[in-house]
Amino acid sequence: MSTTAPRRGRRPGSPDTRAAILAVARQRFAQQGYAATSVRGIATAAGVDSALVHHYFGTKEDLFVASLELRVDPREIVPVVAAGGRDGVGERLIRLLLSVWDDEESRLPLMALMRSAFEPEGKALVPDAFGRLILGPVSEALELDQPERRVTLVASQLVGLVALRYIARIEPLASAPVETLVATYAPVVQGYLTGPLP
Amino acid sequence: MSTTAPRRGRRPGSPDTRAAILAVARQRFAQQGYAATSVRGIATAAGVDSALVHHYFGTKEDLFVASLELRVDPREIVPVVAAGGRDGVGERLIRLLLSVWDDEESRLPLMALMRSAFEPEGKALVPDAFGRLILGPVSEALELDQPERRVTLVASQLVGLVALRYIARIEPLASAPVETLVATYAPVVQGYLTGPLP
DNA sequence: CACGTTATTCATCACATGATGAAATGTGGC
DNA sequence: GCCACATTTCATCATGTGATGAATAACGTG
Repeated sequence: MSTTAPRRGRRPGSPDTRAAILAVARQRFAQQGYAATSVRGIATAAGVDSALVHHYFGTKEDLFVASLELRVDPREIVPVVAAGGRDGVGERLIRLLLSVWDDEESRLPLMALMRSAFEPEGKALVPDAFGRLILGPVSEALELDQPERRVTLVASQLVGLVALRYIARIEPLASAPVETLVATYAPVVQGYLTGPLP
Repeated sequence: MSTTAPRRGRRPGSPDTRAAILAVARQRFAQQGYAATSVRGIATAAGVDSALVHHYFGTKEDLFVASLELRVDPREIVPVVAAGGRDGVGERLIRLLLSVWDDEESRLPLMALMRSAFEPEGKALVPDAFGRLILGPVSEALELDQPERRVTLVASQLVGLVALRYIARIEPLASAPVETLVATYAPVVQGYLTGPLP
């Protein structure tokens, strides 16, 4: 009986194995973090030998950064948030955050980034990048006073929201409709950005 | 020359090696999380063979829960926060949170808990416990409406604050004086607890 | 002082991980 | 059809992990 098991070498057809591996990697890194994700696990889930993973992506860390390729270009979204001036910037920020995190395509890399931010390795990389790439430009475009303080306050609320809604999936936050969240958080964020500071 | 290296068996004197191991374990679990912390690493840092760790604490997971032994008794602090009624409960909550997290004694176990909450294993355990042990009783004592929603909102802000100030150590949040933080966050928390909900 | 108990290390297991190099198999151009 | 090349697996290394059991040394009680 000629078994179907592919024994060795190249398989027939032209399956995009590289993309399959990358997809699995994104998933795992996002859901379990860097340390808890193993190259072998990714390989198995992708129906592939672990050596192939190394062949395509090099080291595990290389694969990680490859899986982080963001779907969101900061230079593209910052103007959208900033346009319109100080009024309503809180709402636009929240709305943008939710739309990005509610889209699976862009969520996975963000989750991986978020997770890695709290693991011992990458440390300051993520918050720093986030602050400089998004919140920094926004605050600059709006000409806020004490931008560092305001940006950090906003970040503290947004990080908490993301952590509970998307990472820990706490109810009723996880299932709350976007409009409710916007209505709830927009005033707070707006206050952090443009209100008086003690 | 009689070297000082202890070769085998029990060492002279009565050093509390068990406590030393536990201290190191608390530190490591808090700073690196469960997965990234190794029994051998703890043993080495405590100047001890790894077998001794197992001798005292059993499995690695046992050691972990042993290191979580909280310094804070919820039943003790909840009345303090709730006493005084709705007015000023936001400020009392923030003040309590900061005092607990600014004390190294109580911070380490909390950090370990927090970290484990975002690793794949413990999952819902921590937020659930936190909500039920602290925020739940508080909201009940205050007779709030829609307690789940309000409690989650508060948690989202507090988790973000803790994540940035104590875990990621983002400035200027990390070095901000307590009074400033109280003044900044108390109104928001108060609003989440007692203000109108959309 | 003898003896059981406790504290401590050594040697070792079984296993999982990341990584590499050689071999096998298909695809495409000439 | 042949040959360079890309794709895929196998076999293997070195390392690190959690864990166990036997051996040794100090302590405490009789």
